[in-house]
Amino acid sequence: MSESQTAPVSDLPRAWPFEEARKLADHVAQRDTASAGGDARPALLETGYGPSGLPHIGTFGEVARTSWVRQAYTALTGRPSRLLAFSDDMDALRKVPDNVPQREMLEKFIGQPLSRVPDPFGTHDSFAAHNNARLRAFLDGFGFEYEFASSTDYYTSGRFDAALKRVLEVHDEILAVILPTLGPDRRATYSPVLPLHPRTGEVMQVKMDAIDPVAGTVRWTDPASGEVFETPVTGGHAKMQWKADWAMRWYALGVDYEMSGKDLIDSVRLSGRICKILGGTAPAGLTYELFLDDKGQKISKSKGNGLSVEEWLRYAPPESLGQFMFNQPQRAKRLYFDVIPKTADDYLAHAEKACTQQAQNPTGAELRANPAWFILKGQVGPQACSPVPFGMLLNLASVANADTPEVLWGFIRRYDAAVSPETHPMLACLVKHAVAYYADFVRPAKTFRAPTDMERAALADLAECLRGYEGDAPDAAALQNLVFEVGKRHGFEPLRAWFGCLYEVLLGQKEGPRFGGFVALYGVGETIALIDAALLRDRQD
RNA sequence: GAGCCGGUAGCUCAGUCGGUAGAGCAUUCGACUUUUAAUCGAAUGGUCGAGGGUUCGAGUCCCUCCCGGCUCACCA
Repeated sequence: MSESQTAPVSDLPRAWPFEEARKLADHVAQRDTASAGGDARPALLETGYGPSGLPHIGTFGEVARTSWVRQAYTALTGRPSRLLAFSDDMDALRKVPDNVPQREMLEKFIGQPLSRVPDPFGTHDSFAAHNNARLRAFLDGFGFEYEFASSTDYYTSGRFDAALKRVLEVHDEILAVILPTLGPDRRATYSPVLPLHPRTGEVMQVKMDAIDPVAGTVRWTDPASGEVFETPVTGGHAKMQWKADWAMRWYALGVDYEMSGKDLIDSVRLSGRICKILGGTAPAGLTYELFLDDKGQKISKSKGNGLSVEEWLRYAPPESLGQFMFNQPQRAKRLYFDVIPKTADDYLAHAEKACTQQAQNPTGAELRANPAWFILKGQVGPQACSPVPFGMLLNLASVANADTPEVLWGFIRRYDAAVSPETHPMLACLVKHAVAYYADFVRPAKTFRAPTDMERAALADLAECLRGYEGDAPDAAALQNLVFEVGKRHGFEPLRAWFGCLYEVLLGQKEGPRFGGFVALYGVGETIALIDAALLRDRQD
């Protein structure tokens, strides 16, 4: 019944999400046939999130990639599926993050479940609720389709109760699997079940004195007081420790697919074994590589190296970030500012091609192997394309010293009068980003030469002439003549040296646009300010 | 110690079912021009880390090795 036996391999689009969708389809088929009465639940894909911090670029990557597997699964099988974004908000607060207010208040709640820690921002019922809301807003901003799940809700509502009792039944087997992987000191206190302290609410990391699978309780001793407690594992009175928690969740919910970073390879293996002990089947999944910063170091939230989602989106549209995540998930990639332009143009090339492929065969393998088909969630079309590549816009911004989108648009219109922000929304978006990228990365790297005495006099003269010009409607040809006249008047020989001076002193580059046209678009007053600043800057040196 | 990934042009990288090695940038030359420029054309540049195997044919598949990077082994 497996699709892999019926569908010819050559029809499978050659894109990694389809390879993954195949694995997922096989997994679903297997659990359906393995179950006595059949198991026709929708395919369940899960992504995990730890709400001790804010969502970051890795969170985006995992949800985006999982969504693409889901999209491929739908295209491949036509069968229903769900994507569960699971927040482990019952996890204990281990240390106070350094980017939040009220840190001394939070200090008192170390060891408490995140869902019981007050919100330091004061906007939600708990710290976890705050971060969960941030996660949802973040995911919604990208238009992801998902169901949100709170670990605390699942535990307290009893949705995990049956699975938790099952854990007690096979408790010793689970221990036997986990203990050999731990160091001797950790082994002494390890328990897969973590009861919550009935009075303090703290997540207790102590050895269990006794397990009662029939009553569904554990007995343990409070190391602080010596007091002995008998705690039910059900109803949110206890939670599971990390790897066992993952396994229990896979088992309880019947997760069919979950991807994870390569740092979790051992955890996936171990959780899979525990899941099997419980009587379930570990989900299918993909191990992705981690991102590196500009120096090839692993990106971590605490170090703050690499690049945040916000930073990327300042310099390029979200589709380009999707393109980055789509490319070779199993390969380590540098995630830094300088990859943005190339990635953006990669996306644009794919989006362009997708339009053609859509027209030729809207359900063909070629279109479905196109990254843009995934990134655009199947909504391929000219609105997602741009007639001008991003790299060209950056060049243009640099040449024209474009510090506002309007300047850039002036040049673009001269290039093609039919193009406007209204007719080409993607281009409008790219223009804004190109200006930002230029301002932050290109312009600071420019070197502005100091003018010679002769040039200084000519520049002052030009500024004076422009002041006289102010008020009139800017005319490129008249301004060009004016610039030309000033150059001749000051005896530049050849005259091209005068223009070279303008570019090197005012724009910090060897070449530039036709200067009259530049002044008309850039603004007469703005150009005067540019000259004044250059003369002043030189005087201070 | 265990595991993952990589090594292709000066740089960053792509290379689909095994079929004459590609792109961008950089460099050089040319076209366009009141001076310059978004652009276009061309040239230069490779022992595909090394060795062996399979094959009519290997950057691509298999094995061994070398080099580099990362991850895990405390927590999640």
